Amino acid sequence: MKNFKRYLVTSALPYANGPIHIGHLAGVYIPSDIYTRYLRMKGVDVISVCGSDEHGVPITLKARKEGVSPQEIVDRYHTINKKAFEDFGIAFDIFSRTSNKVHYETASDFFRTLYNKGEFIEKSSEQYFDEEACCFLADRYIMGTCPLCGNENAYGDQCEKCGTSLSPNELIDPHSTISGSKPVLRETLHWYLPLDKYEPWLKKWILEDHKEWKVNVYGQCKSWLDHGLQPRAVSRDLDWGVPVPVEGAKGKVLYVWFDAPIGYISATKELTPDWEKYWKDKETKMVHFIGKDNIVFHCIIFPAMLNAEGTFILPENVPANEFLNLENDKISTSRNWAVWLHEYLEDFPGKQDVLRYSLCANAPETKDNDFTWKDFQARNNNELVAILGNFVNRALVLTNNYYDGKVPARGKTDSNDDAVLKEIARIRENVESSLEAFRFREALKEAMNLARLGNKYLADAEPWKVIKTDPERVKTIMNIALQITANLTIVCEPFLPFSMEKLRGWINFNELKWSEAGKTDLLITGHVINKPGLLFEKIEDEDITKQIDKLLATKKANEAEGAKTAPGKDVITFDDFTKIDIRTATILEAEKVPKTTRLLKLKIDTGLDIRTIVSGIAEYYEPEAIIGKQISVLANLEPRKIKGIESKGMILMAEDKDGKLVMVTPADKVSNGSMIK
RNA sequence: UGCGGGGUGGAGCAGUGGUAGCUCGUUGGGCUCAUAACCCAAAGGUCGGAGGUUCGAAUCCUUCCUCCGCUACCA
Repeated sequence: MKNFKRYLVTSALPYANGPIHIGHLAGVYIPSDIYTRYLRMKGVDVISVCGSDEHGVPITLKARKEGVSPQEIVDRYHTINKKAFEDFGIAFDIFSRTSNKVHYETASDFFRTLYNKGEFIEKSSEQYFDEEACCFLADRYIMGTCPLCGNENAYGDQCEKCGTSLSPNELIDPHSTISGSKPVLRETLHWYLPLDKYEPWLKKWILEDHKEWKVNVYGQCKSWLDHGLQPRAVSRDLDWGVPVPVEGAKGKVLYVWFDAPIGYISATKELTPDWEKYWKDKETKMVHFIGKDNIVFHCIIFPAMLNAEGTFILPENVPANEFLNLENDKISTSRNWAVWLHEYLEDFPGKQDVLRYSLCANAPETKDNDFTWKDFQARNNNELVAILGNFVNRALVLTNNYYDGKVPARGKTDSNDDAVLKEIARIRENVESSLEAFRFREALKEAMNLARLGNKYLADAEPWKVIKTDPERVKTIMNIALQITANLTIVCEPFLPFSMEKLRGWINFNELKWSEAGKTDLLITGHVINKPGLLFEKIEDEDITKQIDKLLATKKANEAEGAKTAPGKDVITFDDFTKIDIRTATILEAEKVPKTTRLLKLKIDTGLDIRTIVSGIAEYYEPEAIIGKQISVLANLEPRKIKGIESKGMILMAEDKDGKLVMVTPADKVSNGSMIK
């Protein structure tokens, strides 16, 4: 393995439209913090950079909704998150932000360099524009009625009800989610990064030179590369962000994914005038800690940008984690389904390490994992308290009782003693190799094994019995137990920094060097220790119940929100109504549209004609069961092609609160083509 | 839809061809220095389903089911 002179650790920039939650922590910030603390203890040159990602449309929307400026929104969350990280012991060397001056300059420079080198393609295209809000609309911000299933809340890119992907011009009655007005097409100019140009280079760099990356990361990259890369726009029409620094680019800003990773560079710049050695020296090892949603940006797009610029180094590894669920449900900022860090810190003061521990022990390293409060409690009570806290307490209490707090001399050791002493060194190596491979769960387990070893050693050696028959022997036993304790303060430090600081205070030991770990003479004979307190305390059921109740309340509130009857629509004239041709029809044939889950192809008799309609109802109706059924049809709806089939009209369905679709059938049989009015 | 990653005893995970393992929980026993903590032992799994390759499959192949993510101006 190559030896690096220094390390640059980056952690995904949290988006400043909400507070930090446990998903962020387990996926990104705890692993990066453990890694950084470990490297610092090794005495290597390492810096850890992070900051708020403060641009992009969602922030402008949130600002508009609250009637404040985007700056106010990002100021709010930047402040909350910066403080929460600090209080939680995530030890960034700098937590910067992308709305500051250094970043504007850095990002502009970066863009200009690529621009001057001719790395961009300039292209104009037609996009939807919201005339009321005066901005262009991403597909996601256009809503309308799905031509397929009639869902009125279909997005411009996809209908989430029937799962079909759409383009905005397919929507019936499209409107902007920002102002509600009808969007119009308008010509706009943008700059594109031709990713396809870097494809051969990326293929070699990732697929050949970085086979050691985690399978989820490597797999995702391979998939993208195998499909072929396309040029990607790097600018947007928006008034919030870093302005595109070229002539004639008024009203255009750098698109956030271009802007945000440069934030790592500007944060480093802000931290040290020496920033270039971290970014441009081949002997620096750069590691990006991110969540799985960010893989392509950090493995393909950002490296392509760096490569195009030409003077920067590339990441050596991108240890992306999967996602953490909360009590069996996806964590969601908008649904308030999360454990927020700033709230946890208030609810569980002084218990940073408990959350650090349970999130690391259950980190979603290879697949999505679930966080439950019961598990959190069990990890604390059965592991931190019972194994680690208890061992430390036993060792220190016995030493205080027998030797008045002075470390006794180690005499002749027996074979069991020797085995234990040897094991201490082995555990250090295990922790180390796991950390180097970004296997943090495993590393933590190994560190805890040292406390397990201590408990077993005491149980086997039984000093409380031996003291009555062979007091000399007990000195050796306790000496060894104390060496284990001292070792714990080192190997557990990256994971449990608050508790280990306490413990170091109790044993008057401050050698925080990784190189000391594994040694069996860390505490010399006669060294004085203090009276210990409790390293961890039990968490009672009521504390857990309180948290679970909080989540249940959220769930209830969300359900109430979802169960609301859709609001009434604007008044229309009778004329408007007469334009609509709704009539009864009978289903003659029904079959599933191949390779879809929700679509049925129906042949119906409308009285006027026999026609084909594609409808997104396959989840609720079996094809065989509905043949012969009488239904209501919107007959004069403009025809549309769906999955290559021309669909003429729409089957009317009543949508229940839970999204279930039910056919609207006449109470008595009527002839086909009867008008519904 | 396509692609990527998952589906292993009650829970969380490891294990990529050769007798199915770890942590927690459960049950029984031991110990009493310790926050009823600790130590020992046991029970508990046809490794998502089906088919195949092999002397032998959790591990390789085919297929299906299922969860999560991405699918390119949703950060």
